[in-house]
Amino acid sequence: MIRFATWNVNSLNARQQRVEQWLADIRPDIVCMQETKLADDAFPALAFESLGYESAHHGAGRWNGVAILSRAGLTGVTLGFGDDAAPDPEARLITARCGDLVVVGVYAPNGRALGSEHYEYKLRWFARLHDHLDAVTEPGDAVIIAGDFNVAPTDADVYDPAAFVTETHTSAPEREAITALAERGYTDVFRARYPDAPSVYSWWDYRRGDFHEGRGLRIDLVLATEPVADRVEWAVIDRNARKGTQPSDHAPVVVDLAD
DNA sequence: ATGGTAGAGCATCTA
Repeated sequence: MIRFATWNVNSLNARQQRVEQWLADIRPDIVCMQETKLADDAFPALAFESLGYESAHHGAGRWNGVAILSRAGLTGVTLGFGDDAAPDPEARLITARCGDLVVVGVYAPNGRALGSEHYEYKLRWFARLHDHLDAVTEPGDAVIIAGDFNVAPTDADVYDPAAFVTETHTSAPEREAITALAERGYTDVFRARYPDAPSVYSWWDYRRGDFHEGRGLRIDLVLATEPVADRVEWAVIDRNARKGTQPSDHAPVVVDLAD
């Protein structure tokens, strides 16, 4: 069995002790992390190595930053879109082979406001993600795209859809970026396993007591091609990791794959 | 009433 997980940690400096405790508790084999908020030379690769993980990190410090931890192999790392002619100005994408899996870790842009330049960047970023998949995968590959997509795929993934009509994360163009991945053969493995589960979220605003009031969004996704989706034995959003002192505003998504 | 909190880093920017 391979245990795969993704977690937006919202600063690894602030979260390292919690992350290490969580690794000890959950014992994932492969982890995609987002929002490390670290430069590459500040990434604690040795700390993760001492816990048995190889790692790769792509970050510029302060904001963004993505990483992959693996004790199932870690080769062929690509940082960003792998296009030197037009590098992404922000560190939001990392790709590697972990054993028989191609793992694509994503931290999609937030978008900030509908119609803003940041929103346009978000939509262009998803378009480039499709081009990236063409470049790094072949039909039939076992591929996982996982991370913080900053899009709630359907209204079932939103605590109050009406409240988001004027906000990002639920607009038709953003959702089309996810459905286009579905049309490419990528299954949302959590939703596939729990098609009717209501009020299951992965992110809650720190403000207003949103976590305790159940006001969240499901924006952290594990998308997988059929050879991976067919191996899913278990999937869960680890709400326990959102509790207690100094939590991230996101909960991890954990997926077990049969060998 | 356009609010609230957390993180980076030291004035605001980002989410």
